[in-house]
Amino acid sequence: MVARYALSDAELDRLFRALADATRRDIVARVLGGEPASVSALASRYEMSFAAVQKHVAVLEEAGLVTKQPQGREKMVRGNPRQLARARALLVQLESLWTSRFSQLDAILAEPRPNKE
Amino acid sequence: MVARYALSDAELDRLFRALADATRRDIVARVLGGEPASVSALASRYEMSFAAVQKHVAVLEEAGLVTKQPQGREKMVRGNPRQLARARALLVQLESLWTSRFSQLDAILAEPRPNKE
DNA sequence: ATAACGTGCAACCATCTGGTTGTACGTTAC
DNA sequence: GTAACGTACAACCAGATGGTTGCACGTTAT
Repeated sequence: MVARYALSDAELDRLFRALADATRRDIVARVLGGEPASVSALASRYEMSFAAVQKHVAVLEEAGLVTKQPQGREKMVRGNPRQLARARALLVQLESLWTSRFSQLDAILAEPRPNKE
Repeated sequence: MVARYALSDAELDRLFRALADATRRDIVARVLGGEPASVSALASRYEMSFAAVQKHVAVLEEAGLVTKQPQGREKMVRGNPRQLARARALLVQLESLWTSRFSQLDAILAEPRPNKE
């Protein structure tokens, strides 16, 4: 069971786009590694306005990398490792194109020379 | 030997940004999976101008995902799986934050209940 | 030599992005 | 009830992005 959840092009765009910002990667790391944090608690950590952090969280949420759930007057942000795994799956898939290319070449040449890196 | 090649924030930005476009992901897949291809050969595959594809290749090259080398009057584009592996490494690293959080929690609770997914 | 090909680059354009400030509104604390 | 807090959202701005066309220039083919 390799969790073959194919994401659409648009979803992948959003996913990688969301990861293409240091602040957002930091937020993901924070909410994955620690307790879920409120948006304002996150905002206090960065040298930018609350609204800016709020936008970053929104981008992460749209990409499915975090979820928000209301708790009293705050919204707790928690990480979603599943979506991270999907991004990783795509990279592994791309890498496999490369490796399979070699195994194919090896098969054609039929020369059992152990290709040591 | 886990190839600990730490990329800077800016490099990671470029890397994930480059992957956040369907055309570029397709180009990467093409040059990783098949023969190296010239820029114009790539361009002929997409419904956009040559210059647009050229720009995409430039973005991929700046991100280190592909390399170009002159061959006669064309430039052959080939994939660089190493950089892809670096992107994957970061995702794995982020995911490990999540899992380590649980192992830590398990350690604190000291309740050996096998957490089956 | 000249034409055709492959590439690079600049200028231009519409849209998106990442930041700001300000305002509004529900929730909690006093 | 009122003040403070946490969030949402709109308007605005500078700069990046993704596309276009046009032109220049080196290489290959005829």
